[in-house]
Amino acid sequence: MLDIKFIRENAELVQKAIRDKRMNIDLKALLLVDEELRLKQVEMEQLQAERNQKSKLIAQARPEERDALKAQVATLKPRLEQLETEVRQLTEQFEQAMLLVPAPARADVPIGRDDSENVEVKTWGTLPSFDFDIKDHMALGEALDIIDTKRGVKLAGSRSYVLKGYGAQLEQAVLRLTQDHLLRKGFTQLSIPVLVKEEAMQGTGYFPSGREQAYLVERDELVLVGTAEVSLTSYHSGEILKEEQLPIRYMAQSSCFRREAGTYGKDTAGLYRVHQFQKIEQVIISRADTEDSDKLHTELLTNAEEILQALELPYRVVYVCTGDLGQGQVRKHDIETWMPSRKAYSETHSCSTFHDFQARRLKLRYKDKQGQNVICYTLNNTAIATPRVLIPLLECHQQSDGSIRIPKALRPYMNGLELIPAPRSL
RNA sequence: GGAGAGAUGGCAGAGUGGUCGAAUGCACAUCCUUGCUAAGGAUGCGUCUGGGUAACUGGACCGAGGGUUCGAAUCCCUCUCUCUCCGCCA
Repeated sequence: MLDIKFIRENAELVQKAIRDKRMNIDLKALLLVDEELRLKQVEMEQLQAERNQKSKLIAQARPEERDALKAQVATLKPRLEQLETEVRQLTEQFEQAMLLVPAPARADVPIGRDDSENVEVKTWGTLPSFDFDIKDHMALGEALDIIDTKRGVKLAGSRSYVLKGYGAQLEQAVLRLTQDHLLRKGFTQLSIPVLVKEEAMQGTGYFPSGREQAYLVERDELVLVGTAEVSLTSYHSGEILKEEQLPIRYMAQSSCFRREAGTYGKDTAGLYRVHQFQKIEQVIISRADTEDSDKLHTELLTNAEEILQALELPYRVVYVCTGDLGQGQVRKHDIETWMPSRKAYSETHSCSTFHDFQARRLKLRYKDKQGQNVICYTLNNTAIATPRVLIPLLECHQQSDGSIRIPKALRPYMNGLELIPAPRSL
């Protein structure tokens, strides 16, 4: 959420953000509501002041004078009640509209329609070349009996899967490597709820606009998170932190749930787009300082890159254009890892800077050295998401006989295993 | 699932219709005093928000929402959460 004062003073900039992010929001209507609300509020408060003042007189008055005074105050009531109702309605309208206003992107973010206009800023590693016909991760997974989508679908419907044997071990290995990496970097690990209140979804910016993407547990008014970011960023909501505490680095592993509404027919095969997956997320809560925030953004990005490097997976980093930016995101870098079967780099990580957009919604603040309460800045990035990362891992490290080489860094987490052995049938 | 108790400022804890944004203690901040392993004193110290260059000043907030009243932390209704005991389950 933006500061209404900022919106009033920078209406053109916000209008541009709406355009650049390809959103459909009536900013003028919001500003009109804001203006009317303030007018009514002033009138209401003046009446309240009068009432409060006169009510105090009643308390001091002699008993025989009281009735006359009461009658006098009572005349204020109809107008006051009317105003209170109007203010309540306008406030609700105002708040709903405010939740939809996007944060303007940083000035250097490329303007663009969608992910096709993201700008490559870096590549790492050499693309693997094979002197045999490669298999995709599904063919490999089936042959090795480590990915079972058939029974996954039987159990849980489309976009479901089961990892089995070495497949499940590989997933755990990747997660544990990542966990250790972040712990070494000074992150505090949290084990968090994945079933959360709507407030947390709204606070992090996933609601109301992304509601269709979430699984709702309606009977209990809870929501399954699509990422641990929701719980981590909301963890200190409503609190006033001390400036010395910042920045706070948190990480958590969680199951993530996404309905993938609107993606019917897209990436249906394989492990790329699934309803439930595991992810380790990094979140940083920082001071309201753009320079700090930029440094931390780089830090988050670097952590993720180091993990991919340990996994010996070629990747590139793209600077995400305005049209592919989320409502609250000020800037975002995606890391796309090379997926041989797709003959393309595909998104595996997403590193976002929010400035105070989430923190304002979450009432997440700190007291600065002057004793002022300041809204924090927040950032986050994927550290690893599986099973998606298993796609490049299996495909890039496949051998001609159908076996899979385990990258060195992963072997300690696979009980020293160097190779997922080729299936006997080959 | 059953029975009961409760929710007040960073914490503890008073307040049951008016002068209460809220006693008191602790914590914290600044200053003073004293000097030795710590004490004493003074002042300040919640959040959001409107107006004003400022001094200052209006409004709201005592778990949340609604109601009664000239006036609500205090009375009434609904909800949420916490704690204790019993039951059930992991």
